[in-house]
Amino acid sequence: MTERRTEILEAALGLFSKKGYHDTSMQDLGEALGLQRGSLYTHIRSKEELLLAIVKRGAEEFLKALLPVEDMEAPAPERLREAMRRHIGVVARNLEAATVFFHEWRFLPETARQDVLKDRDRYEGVFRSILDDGIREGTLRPHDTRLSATLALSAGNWLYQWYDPKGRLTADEIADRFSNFILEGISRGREGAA
Amino acid sequence: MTERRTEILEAALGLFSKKGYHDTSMQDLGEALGLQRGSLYTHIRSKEELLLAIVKRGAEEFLKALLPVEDMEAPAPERLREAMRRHIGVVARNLEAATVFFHEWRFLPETARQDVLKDRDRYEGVFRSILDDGIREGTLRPHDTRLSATLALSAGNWLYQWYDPKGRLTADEIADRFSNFILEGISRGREGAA
DNA sequence: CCTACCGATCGGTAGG
DNA sequence: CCTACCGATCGGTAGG
Repeated sequence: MTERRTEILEAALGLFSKKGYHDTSMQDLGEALGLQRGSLYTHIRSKEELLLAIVKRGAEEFLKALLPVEDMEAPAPERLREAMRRHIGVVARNLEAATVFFHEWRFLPETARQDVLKDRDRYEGVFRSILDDGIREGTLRPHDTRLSATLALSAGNWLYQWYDPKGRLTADEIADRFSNFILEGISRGREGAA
Repeated sequence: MTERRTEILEAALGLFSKKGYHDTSMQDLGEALGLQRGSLYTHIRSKEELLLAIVKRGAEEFLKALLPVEDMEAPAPERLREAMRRHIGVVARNLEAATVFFHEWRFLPETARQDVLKDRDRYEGVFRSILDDGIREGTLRPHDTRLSATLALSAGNWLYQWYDPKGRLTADEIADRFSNFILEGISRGREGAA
């Protein structure tokens, strides 16, 4: 990967996240880099290839951050907290990539789309296995872990729509509070107990 | 609103949600209706106007469904459950509109964008006031209601990415389970109690 | 609702 | 001969 190619990918990431993939022209991208549109093709094959590279890198970031939690030796609640921190950390540190990832993955060519879906399933699987472990070890009450995993992921994913790096809470604080809500609930009284 | 205009809006909704706003051409839209591209402009002013109409209608649907819960006389946990049912119901019954709404509202002209943001704040406010009421009346434990409202809304919003009308759970069932998780938590033991 | 067309711009490629 | 880039233009399509 040449330096120029890296620059192009970074610029494309910024434009795709701000304007959307389809409304970003190669003209826009060239202007952002001080190049003529045609000159971009020395370094890339097509506009679609750029999207593909960005989305793939996004999927890798997510998995790379989460997978270590799978092997963590700790009670499930603690592992869930750690998974939430990592997941939300990736979104918060890569808001532009998250936006492109969540909005544009559907438009990838079929094989790449399938790859993304597989990664997504793998990712959800890590969350679900943590929660299933918790039920087995007795730290979590029996419940529909498909849906609690979805709740945890929804909270983290949706962050891309509202998180402000200069906001009142850090990404870790947000992750911890979400974890608290999901683990302990917000009700007063005995309902939270088994 | 003429019948033709309604047909155009419905077709646009379908195309915008499937291909995205910017990748949908007026040619696509004409073909979907068996019209020439130029003929559409007898009924609409611009492509952007179509987006505006779709997003505005989406915002109205959401508010219309939720506002009655504001005046409901019931304990906060019950009102939260009802709010979740309604919110998730709107998303589940309008998946295409939700997709367009969440992806494309950022691209509206500034005044319309501001209107959407105001509606969104109003909407979040309803959730937050329910939760604040709960703390005041003692049914919910004191906590950061800005963030618990965000958790509830995140779960409902993200539904547009994965909900399958033919899936194993109905929208109401999903809403109830999410409500359970948020209210009671998933931990076993005493953590859920005050 | 159509045909015909506008100024401009699309993604991608040519030769040098 | 290379990498990096140019001005110009390809065939088609954009919104109007």
